[in-house]
Amino acid sequence: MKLTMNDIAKATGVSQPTISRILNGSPNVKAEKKIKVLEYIEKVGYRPNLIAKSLKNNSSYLIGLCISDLSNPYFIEIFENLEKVARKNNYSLIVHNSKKNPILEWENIMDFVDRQVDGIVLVPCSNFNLDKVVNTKIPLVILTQIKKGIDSVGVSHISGGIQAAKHLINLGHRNIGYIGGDIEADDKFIGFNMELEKNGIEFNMNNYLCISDYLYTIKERDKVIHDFFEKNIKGKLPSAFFVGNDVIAYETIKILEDFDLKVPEDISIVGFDDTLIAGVLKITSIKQPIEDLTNIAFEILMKKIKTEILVEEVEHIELDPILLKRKTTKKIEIFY
Amino acid sequence: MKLTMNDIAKATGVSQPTISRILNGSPNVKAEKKIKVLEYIEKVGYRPNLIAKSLKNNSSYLIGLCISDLSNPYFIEIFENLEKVARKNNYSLIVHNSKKNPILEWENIMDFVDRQVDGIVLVPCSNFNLDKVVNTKIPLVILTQIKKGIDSVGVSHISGGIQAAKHLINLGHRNIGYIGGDIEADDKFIGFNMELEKNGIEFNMNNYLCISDYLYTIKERDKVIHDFFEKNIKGKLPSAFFVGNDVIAYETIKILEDFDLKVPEDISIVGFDDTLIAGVLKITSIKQPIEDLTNIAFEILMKKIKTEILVEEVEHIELDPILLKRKTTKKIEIFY
DNA sequence: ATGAAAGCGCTAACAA
DNA sequence: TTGTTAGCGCTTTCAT
Repeated sequence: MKLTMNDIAKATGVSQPTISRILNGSPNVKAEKKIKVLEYIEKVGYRPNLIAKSLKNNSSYLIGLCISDLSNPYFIEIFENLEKVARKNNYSLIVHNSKKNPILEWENIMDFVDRQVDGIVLVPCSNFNLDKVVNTKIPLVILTQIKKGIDSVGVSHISGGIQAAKHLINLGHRNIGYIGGDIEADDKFIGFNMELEKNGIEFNMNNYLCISDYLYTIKERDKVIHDFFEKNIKGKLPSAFFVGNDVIAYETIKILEDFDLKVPEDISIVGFDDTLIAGVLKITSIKQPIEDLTNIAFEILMKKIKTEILVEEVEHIELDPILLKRKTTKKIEIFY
Repeated sequence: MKLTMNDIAKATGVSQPTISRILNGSPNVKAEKKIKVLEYIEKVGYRPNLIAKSLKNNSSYLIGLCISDLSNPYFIEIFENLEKVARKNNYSLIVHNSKKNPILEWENIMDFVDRQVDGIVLVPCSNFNLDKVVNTKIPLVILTQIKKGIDSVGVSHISGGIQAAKHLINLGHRNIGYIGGDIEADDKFIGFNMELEKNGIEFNMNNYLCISDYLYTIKERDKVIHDFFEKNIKGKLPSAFFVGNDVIAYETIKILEDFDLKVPEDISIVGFDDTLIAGVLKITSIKQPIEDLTNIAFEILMKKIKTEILVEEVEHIELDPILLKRKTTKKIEIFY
């Protein structure tokens, strides 16, 4: 059977609490005993039961991580970094996948509650469950999106949009399209359009393609993008596009090839997220500083876990993304 | 503070074990009491403490998943499927990343031990820790690789190699190169070469590029691939390549472009793994049946967890992969 | 410096 | 059908 502190105590002729003291580095243990016990523990390979420890200490050393979309490599990188910093701090991650499904998401959060996780990280969170999660009173951080009244760490999409526009304008582009989320709500577009206006350029709504998150499969997206260009190919196609994320940016590039349009020779493309795919495919993209993002999120979480008294002050950290110039954008001559 | 069974007991005037009975669906509870208690629990939102339950039951309802390479989308899909089937069975996953580093891997496994996980899934496992993991006596399954003496679920790389060769030979290719792991140890190559020989084709070692797993960064790999083609471009380049995984397949395609070689017009490429990237990039690839793989792995794990007596019989499940014809392979005319 | 005793929140054996 | 009691493996008083 599995060894317990009691077994070690009996075998070494010491009381069980003393074993606990030794393992937890209490200063009040005779060195001689300590050495003897530690040697024995080493020899038999005893390992303390973290479940029992958790119960007693009222702390599971577990962080619940709920990811809304595993096919987004950007979220995987977040997971990777979070796991790293968590481990460094003796925490482990219970990871769930919500598939952007609020019901599933809530089940995941309930699992976190049941398992007494010390903190929760949501990447990101649907608005349906926001209030309910806060109500669990478990230290919580939302990652990649800023949510009112909740500690959140994200990236300024407005700044990203501005940088994309600036870059393309600097390269001489004046007629620039946008492929991404709902224009009204999408900060990427808002920043992008702000910069356009600042330069006296009016955005042409014909050059906007709305790719909603609900268009899930690659096939569906391909069709929508294809139809968009088919419709617009006869008119005056923009010389550049700002695309809401790298995957769709790639799909766009591929579909443009079907129309014998080359990137960047004929059309420039700026992506968003700078996931691995952008690196591999050499797509000019807006990079989210993932490591900073996760480190800060973890820091906030730790602060909340460690502080007995609940701090009411909400942290909203918004980092600036960085434009990475690669091979899908190109200077153009302006023909007046 | 957090509610406990005791609180519920006091509030409803029932003994605490009866609350436990009700929650665990014991038949011996008066319906009236049951309803009253359940209503109260619903009202106050009480949730049983899984940590306490775990301690008492000697079962954490936790599976430890250790992934060796998170940048491999194929492994992410495994995680996704495993999480799904685990949740369906009331298990959650503690996920760690070993980065193919045996020391890190062992730390991860120790964390699983400390946390009393009910089972461990390794995707896959370095040979360094294999014996030690088995020694923990925790139910264990290795995924994506068959290991001697240990329950493992994987795919027949030999069959994959055969299928790749068959497909290319059927398309008329006779001079076929191989880019992948060490030829001596790589079943993909062995199957591939078997099929070649069966068709009277001798593999030309000049057309072999060894991309070891240790060549980690994209940049390093790019250089090696580039040099390979630079060296071989003058000679008689094969009309097709079988490439050990999709990511490297893509990189190869990209680098061939640098030499003005088009896929599949000039050179056909068959990848391996059929990860998302192959789908997006329309690479002909050997698909691993991920869902079957994970389901079977979980089943084996459950069987081992449920069976009190340790079954000595080792399961080695090897599924056949499936060739998916896409856009990177093409029939060629044979010039005699 | 160390042991005895209590208790974290549950489940299970036993009695009633 | 239900309550009493004990105990899972730890940590933490409280004595000594």
